[in-house]
Amino acid sequence: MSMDAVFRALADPTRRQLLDSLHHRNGQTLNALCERTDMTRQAVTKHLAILEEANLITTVRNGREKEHYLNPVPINEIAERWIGKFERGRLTALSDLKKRLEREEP
Amino acid sequence: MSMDAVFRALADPTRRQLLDSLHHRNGQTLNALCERTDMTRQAVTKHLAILEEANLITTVRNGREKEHYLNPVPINEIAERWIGKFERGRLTALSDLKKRLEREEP
DNA sequence: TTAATATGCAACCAAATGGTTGCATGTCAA
DNA sequence: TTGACATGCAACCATTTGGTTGCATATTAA
Repeated sequence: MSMDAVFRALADPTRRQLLDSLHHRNGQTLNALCERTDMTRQAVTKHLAILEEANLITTVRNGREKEHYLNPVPINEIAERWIGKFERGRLTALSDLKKRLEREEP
Repeated sequence: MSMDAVFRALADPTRRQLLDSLHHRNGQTLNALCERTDMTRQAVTKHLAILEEANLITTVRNGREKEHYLNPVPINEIAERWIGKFERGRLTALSDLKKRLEREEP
């Protein structure tokens, strides 16, 4: 559950699209997720493994099928612990930059 | 200002550390940023270029120095447009999973 | 003017990444 | 039981990535 794994998992557009797909319909199987993409099943498997390692999805084995469920907790943690910090500094950072630019171009 | 560039820029721990450093002290020069790391100046230059392309930092040339300023706007956009979507679904997703698990293990 | 300083550019390299193909395993249904 | 279906595993490949070294350019200060 390292934050780095979450960031790296989110870096790939295909993986974000997989999360989107699960957000649209939770609990999809591997084959169902493959139908919404143009790559091979094995490629999707690898992406899902990375998402699962980052704890962004949880899987439930159901017979010969494997269902994939979104886990929004890591995204929430990033939002709170990391993004919040930069959002808080937003106004001051912008005003700093403005002041600096004004000083540079008098 | 594509969202993909922002996600990819945030994927690297060194680049997040650079953002942290700028969050701690805004407007640092390349050399100042280099002092807080163990890699070469050229490596840091590359990371800064990626951050700048993602619009996460803005630079101001000041003589022979170049100052780097945090731009929290893209992070804020990701938080609002992308993360918010998944946070909203948090409770329902978790309850979905719980129901599913209960069904699987009666 | 000259030397030191701050940054820029380009070639190069090893390792990670995203993808493929081929085959194996396990489960359901006829 | 047997065939079809869903997933798993492993080897392999091209490209991207993160890093280096070496040299070039521009600005400040003595």
